[in-house]
Amino acid sequence: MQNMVNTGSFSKKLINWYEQNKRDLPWRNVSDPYKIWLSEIILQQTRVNQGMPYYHKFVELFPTVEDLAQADESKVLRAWQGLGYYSRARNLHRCAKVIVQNYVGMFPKTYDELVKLPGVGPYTAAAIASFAFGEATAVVDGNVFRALSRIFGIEDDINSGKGQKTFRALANELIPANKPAEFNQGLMEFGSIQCTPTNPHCEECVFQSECFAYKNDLQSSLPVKVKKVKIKKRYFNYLVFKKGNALFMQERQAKDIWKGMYDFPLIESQKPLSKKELLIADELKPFNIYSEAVSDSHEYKHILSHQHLYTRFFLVERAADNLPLDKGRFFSYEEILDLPKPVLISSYLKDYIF
DNA sequence: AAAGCGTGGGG
DNA sequence: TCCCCAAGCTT
Repeated sequence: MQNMVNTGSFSKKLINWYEQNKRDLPWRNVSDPYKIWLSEIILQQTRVNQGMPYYHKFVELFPTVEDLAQADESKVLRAWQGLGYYSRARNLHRCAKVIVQNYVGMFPKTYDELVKLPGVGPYTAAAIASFAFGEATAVVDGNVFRALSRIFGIEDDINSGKGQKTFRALANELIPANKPAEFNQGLMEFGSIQCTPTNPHCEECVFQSECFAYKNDLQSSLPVKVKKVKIKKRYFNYLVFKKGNALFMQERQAKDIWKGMYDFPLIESQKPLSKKELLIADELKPFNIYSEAVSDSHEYKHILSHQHLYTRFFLVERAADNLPLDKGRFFSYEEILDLPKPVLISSYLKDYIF
């Protein structure tokens, strides 16, 4: 495989392309491992434009790893609100505590140590080790899969363990010992803005002459990924108990979506329920709700990567003082603004409450 | 090892 | 509208 392109010339060509085409991003040209780590966690499965404002917000709210470690988890989640994959924020916070408590506030310098940290997997460990400490370990992310699979004609499934090993081995063959950071940044940047998923810019590509995909017109079928996410439909019926200017909210704790975020008491059903149908549901009996005190929202369709949530909110204005619920409490509107909430909940609040 | 975990943007 | 995706990690 490596015979198709000389490894030394590949990295030189790539780094040369990178120096001429790189974007000016705020987490480049910083040497603080904390900021590099922060940017890498934010950018997991996230576009640069979407992550950018969060990076600035986190640097401002938590200038050092100590500041982050000392914060309440809910404050961290609140800052992360809207970015999705909230386990990243919980692990970010856990990791900050580990760095402060076990590493006297200094990030470890090697891939092998970094990869043990919560929320830091093979990609992020390689990124920090190379960007912050100059270690020659190759990053392998979605951009790298795409660029290498096309140029070298690798048809392994990138979602399989075997495929990941193949790509990691190749990238580690190609990475030069003297400029590991530039190589890693360059390969990702190349995949991101040159060798794009659709309509790659092959006519002006420095690897055109040796690119397997270009020669065989296989850009659209590389990289190979087998997995298909099956979409699950779920029907959410939220009970929004209102007492003055306060709503009953609770933290999601189940092993499910939005763990750690706040929402309302939820009745999930197998089909969408009208107000009439909801009121006769068994789960509602303990609440002793009067029909005329309930107003229902329109149906929200909230799209997650793997679930479609068909959701209706039922505002209950005359809630009993003692709700038969073991978690949660009434929060004033002011408090609610500060709670970490899924986008769906924020949308409802904006549409019907605030 | 495969499934689960968000959100918003683009073709 | 629908599908694919975007600098992955955890269990």
